[in-house]
Amino acid sequence: MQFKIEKKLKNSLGRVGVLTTPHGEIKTPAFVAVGTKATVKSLNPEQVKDAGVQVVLGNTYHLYLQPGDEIVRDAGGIGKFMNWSGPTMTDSGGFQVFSLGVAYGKDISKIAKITDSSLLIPERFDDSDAPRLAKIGQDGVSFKSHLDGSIYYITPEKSIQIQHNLGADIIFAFDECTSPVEDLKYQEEALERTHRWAERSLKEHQKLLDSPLEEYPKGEVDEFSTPSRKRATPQEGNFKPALFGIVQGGREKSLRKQSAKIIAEINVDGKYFDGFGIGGSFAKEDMSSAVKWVNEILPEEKPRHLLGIGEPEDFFMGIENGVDLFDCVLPTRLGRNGTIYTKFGKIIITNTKFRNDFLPIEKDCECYTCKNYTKSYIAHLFHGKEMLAGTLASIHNLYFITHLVDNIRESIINDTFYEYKKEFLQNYKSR
RNA sequence: GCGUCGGUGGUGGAGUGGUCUAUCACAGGAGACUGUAAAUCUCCCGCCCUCGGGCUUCGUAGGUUCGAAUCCUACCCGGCGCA
Repeated sequence: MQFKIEKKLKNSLGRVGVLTTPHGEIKTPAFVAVGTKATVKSLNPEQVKDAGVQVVLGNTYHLYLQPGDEIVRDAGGIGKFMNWSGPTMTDSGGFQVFSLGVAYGKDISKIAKITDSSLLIPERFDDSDAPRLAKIGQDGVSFKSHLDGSIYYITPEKSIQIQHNLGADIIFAFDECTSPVEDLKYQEEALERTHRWAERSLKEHQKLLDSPLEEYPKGEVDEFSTPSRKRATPQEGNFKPALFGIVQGGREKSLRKQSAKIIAEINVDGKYFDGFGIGGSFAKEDMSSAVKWVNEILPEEKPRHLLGIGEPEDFFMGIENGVDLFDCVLPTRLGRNGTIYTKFGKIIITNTKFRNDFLPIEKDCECYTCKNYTKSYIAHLFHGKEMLAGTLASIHNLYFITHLVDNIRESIINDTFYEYKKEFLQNYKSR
């Protein structure tokens, strides 16, 4: 993997670049489509590509449970398995530590509302008895499968082994995404754990890269790993995934900066992370400062991925503050649930007023959905619970988001970033 | 015509003397969703409302009762059976 910065946004951390992977180039900043279970929900790869997507992100936890990382490996890696010829990434399962752990069954998610009363509780209330599917252990996390209840223990080493089997171009260190509900003491404790796990992830990664391609080093697999005969089969040989470390630290400036420094400096025999993820569950108001603190410290020449973000306004914020990659479930999840992006804000297509609206979602949008279907028809598909509804809405939403990020990229190249930002946000928030 | 069963909110269908504006589902309305436990979830869904409550409802009209969607009578409507 190689990253080249082509242009910088003046007086900011922003930049335009090209990330070269074994499966092609990614022009950054870029939006990464989420394909958790080796599919971008409701879309085939051709539709994903036509929506402007350059790279797809799968998930370690989900693919480990189903169909199993060895099957993906034997299929030729995640890209070949899902018939996606472009670049791929896999997330480490660190987010599931959060979403299936403290956030399980609760109204806590990636973005916390500042009005959450829980955030005002000063001390960490003990709810360790609350039902959850992920529990943090000594050196890893035990997961209770949401599919069948079976128990799995995932360590940083295990996550990396799985990801090598999944065979994406870019993989992530195993981390702990913390809840903003946690107090400072817990954030510190979790951060230290994430740093330890980062080092172990990198170490395992290097070990796998250095080991003979055909089999795992005998006797050195940990008790939780599945010893296998061969490594991920690269689609075109020369399989060398890049590993990104993940910065955490909650909403604390000191922790964020400390984390950025430590993650940037972690190395195993002089080998560092190839890029960085910025993780965590934020209050929206805290996000830009957190990103800025971190990116001021991370080495400029390596790519940075803001994990799980975001909404249209988040891209301007992130890119201005030095983020190169974003991924988010929103375009596809919102699409499937009937919410559609437009440059004048989101609309809920099932609303009564669209039942007889015979215009496309956006008259000047070049996506397949807008070129061929009316709001009335899409509303009809949703009301009728037809599968095509989620597909058409996802196509538009993905197109909208990828092109928004592309436009921001162009605006940096053309030195019109701030004008474009102002114009877009004015329209987007006008409704 | 006689007999019989039944008529409940937009629909289907519970309820068969008080806890009934009436379970539940569907339809309808609005909203949420940020490294996907998610084609999911939440709320509303008689009228009025100062959101605490007020008022009117279970084919229609009477009646019994402290109290009726629930019991009685008549009528109207529908299904079925017999003429």
